[in-house]
Amino acid sequence: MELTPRQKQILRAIVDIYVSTAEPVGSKAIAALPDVSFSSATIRNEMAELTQMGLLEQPHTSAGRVPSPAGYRFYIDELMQDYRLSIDETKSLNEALELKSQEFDEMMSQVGKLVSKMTNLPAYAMASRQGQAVVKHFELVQAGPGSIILVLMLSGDEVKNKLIRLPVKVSEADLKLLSAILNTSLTDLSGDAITVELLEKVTRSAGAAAPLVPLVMDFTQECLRQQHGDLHMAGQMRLLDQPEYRDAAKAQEVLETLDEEMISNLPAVLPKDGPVQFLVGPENIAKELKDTSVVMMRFDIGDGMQGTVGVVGPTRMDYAKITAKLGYFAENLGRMFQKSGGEPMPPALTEGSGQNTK
Amino acid sequence: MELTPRQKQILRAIVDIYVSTAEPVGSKAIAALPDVSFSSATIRNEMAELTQMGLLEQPHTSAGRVPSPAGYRFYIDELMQDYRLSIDETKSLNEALELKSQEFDEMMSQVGKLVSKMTNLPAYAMASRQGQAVVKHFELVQAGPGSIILVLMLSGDEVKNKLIRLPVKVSEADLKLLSAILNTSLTDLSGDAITVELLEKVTRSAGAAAPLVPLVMDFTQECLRQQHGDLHMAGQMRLLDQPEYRDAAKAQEVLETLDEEMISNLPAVLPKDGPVQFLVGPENIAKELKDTSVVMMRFDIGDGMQGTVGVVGPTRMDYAKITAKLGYFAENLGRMFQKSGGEPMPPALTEGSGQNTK
DNA sequence: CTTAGCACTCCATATCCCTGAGTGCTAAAG
DNA sequence: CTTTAGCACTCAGGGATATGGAGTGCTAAG
Repeated sequence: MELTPRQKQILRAIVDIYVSTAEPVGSKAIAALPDVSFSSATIRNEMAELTQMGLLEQPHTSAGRVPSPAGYRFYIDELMQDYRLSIDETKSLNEALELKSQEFDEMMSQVGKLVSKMTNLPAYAMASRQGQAVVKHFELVQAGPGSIILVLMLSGDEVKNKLIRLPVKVSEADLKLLSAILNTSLTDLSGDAITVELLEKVTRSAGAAAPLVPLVMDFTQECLRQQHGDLHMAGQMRLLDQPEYRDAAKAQEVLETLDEEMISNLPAVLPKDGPVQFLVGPENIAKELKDTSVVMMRFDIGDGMQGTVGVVGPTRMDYAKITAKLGYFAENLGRMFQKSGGEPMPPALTEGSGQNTK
Repeated sequence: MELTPRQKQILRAIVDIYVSTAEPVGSKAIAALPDVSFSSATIRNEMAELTQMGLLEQPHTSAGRVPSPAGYRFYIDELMQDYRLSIDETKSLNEALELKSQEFDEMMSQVGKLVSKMTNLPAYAMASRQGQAVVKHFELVQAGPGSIILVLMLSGDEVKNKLIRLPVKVSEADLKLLSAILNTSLTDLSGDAITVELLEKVTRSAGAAAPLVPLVMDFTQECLRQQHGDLHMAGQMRLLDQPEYRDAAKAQEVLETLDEEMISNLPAVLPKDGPVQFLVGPENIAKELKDTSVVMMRFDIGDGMQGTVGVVGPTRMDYAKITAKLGYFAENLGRMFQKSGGEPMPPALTEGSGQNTK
């Protein structure tokens, strides 16, 4: 798609104006801009052409123009200029960036809230493992007469635990033995590397504790498999601030879809090429989100983990500003996690976290 | 407040009708009810009286009547009849009651979602300890060159963990020693019972690991202190289904207040007298919630833990039905937790859960 | 004490009109 | 050939005005 410089200028102006006013943009409004030196008639001609090309749309004949999804896409890919955060903005971002919690999962959830607050849009945060996790250490602790707690320490200082009911009577000594065997044979192995043969060998040498092996390993494999932590969504109701969602029914549809689709589909659309990714309107999988856009950005947590934060809003969102803010977060979040951890701490993927269940 | 039987009948009818129609109720509508044998004029007289008493309100002169907050309160306290869940309702409740997760925190969050879905209103779930928690077992595990992971097993099979940076070099043997000392001296003690003198004694005998003691105990005390788990809120946008919140601005105000106030104030208003508690409109602390009601119900998790589920909606909510549904949940949730745990598992209060930080 | 009847109130809805912003096209000017 | 001024036309949105209907309170009769 080839645009003349003037057409680009006009398209950019329309997006910029529309983004902040939410009103269709007329030719006059553009002609009035300081760095526009041609008349509204000329602009009308150009706008007609841009409409022809599918970059603009017209709500109705006598209204101004609005960017089409393709228009936004073009804007994002080629026209968007780096937004410079103002001093004020930077300041409040910095203030917000003090994470209060010390617990990883909670921190992620705070990140979601924070991003939502700073963008005034619904936002989410999620952690993912970057590579394969391995068990660093197994620990079996007697919890009560008929139960033990299995504690797994994974690479990246992740800790998972689970309460296990003993199917048979197992002595303290047997537990010690099993513990030792697990730690010698099965640490530092990825889930796939733990083969059936290996497990058989372990089971054979486990003696009286043998019935425990499958219970332990089921949980272990589950922990190793889990690539993504919980998705922490926040500030959904901020969507209602947007004029396009002043109608509660509309907002509700979108929010409901978010709740359902997002959570399941999100890992599939995580930014791949670059650190940032845009899903503009109809580029979303769910048709209910055809007027909704998502901007997501990766950030580094360290220790083989990465995070993703994202913002959800109407197609008419300020991509430049949002991107700038997310970028700022991405740059600084890593440090935050670092700071409160002394060194980067691994994330969410909490399995038996805090509680043990089944 | 003394009402004649007829007045009670009328008040109940008004609440019942208004709850389901959201339209002011006129005298005719009541006269048309099958078990009403007096005329609309009589009803008008009674309504005038009830209005006098502050139990009813009139949106404007030529409209029907609407229950006042006091009217709802009276209804709840004296008029409400047990709502019998229909077969269909019971069936879908049962289907929903299959909790999928095995992780405690996640289960609580699922409970919130579930209750929200079944009532079609925003809902929350929270776990609380019933008594004082104590440490059952301390475990110190080497995590890396300069760090260890502290694992606490608390009463109720709660497990917490935290990564600790070592301020000094500590040998494996020293760790073992400290571990042994902690387990002999500080287990089965409530937070208050762990006195300064006791700690001094422990520190003195800890040898090279002495600098670790405060780090360990800070975290321990924090875990012991925590009485309430995370508040899991869900389905906020379902509030938009209610006609009184068709205006997005109004809905937003309420949802925002919920997010802020709720979370901090909720523990203070947990049901005390009975298992169920109603906060009707202005009975809420926050003035933004003056047209919003909350119904909350306690349920049993076992193991010294209890849960609370609550539902948020307009004052005009179907208290009878909601109460019935919550009651059904309360009855069955305990069993659910049991079932998936083999025996009740302790809750949320995740501190170092899954991840270690700080 | 209850009820039929009636005058009155007032919200909700529909209708109409009108204004103003914006367009596309044409024709003249550069 | 491109730009611009001018003009007729379109249409959404807002305000004013009617109209219908539901509901009330009061009075007077049963």
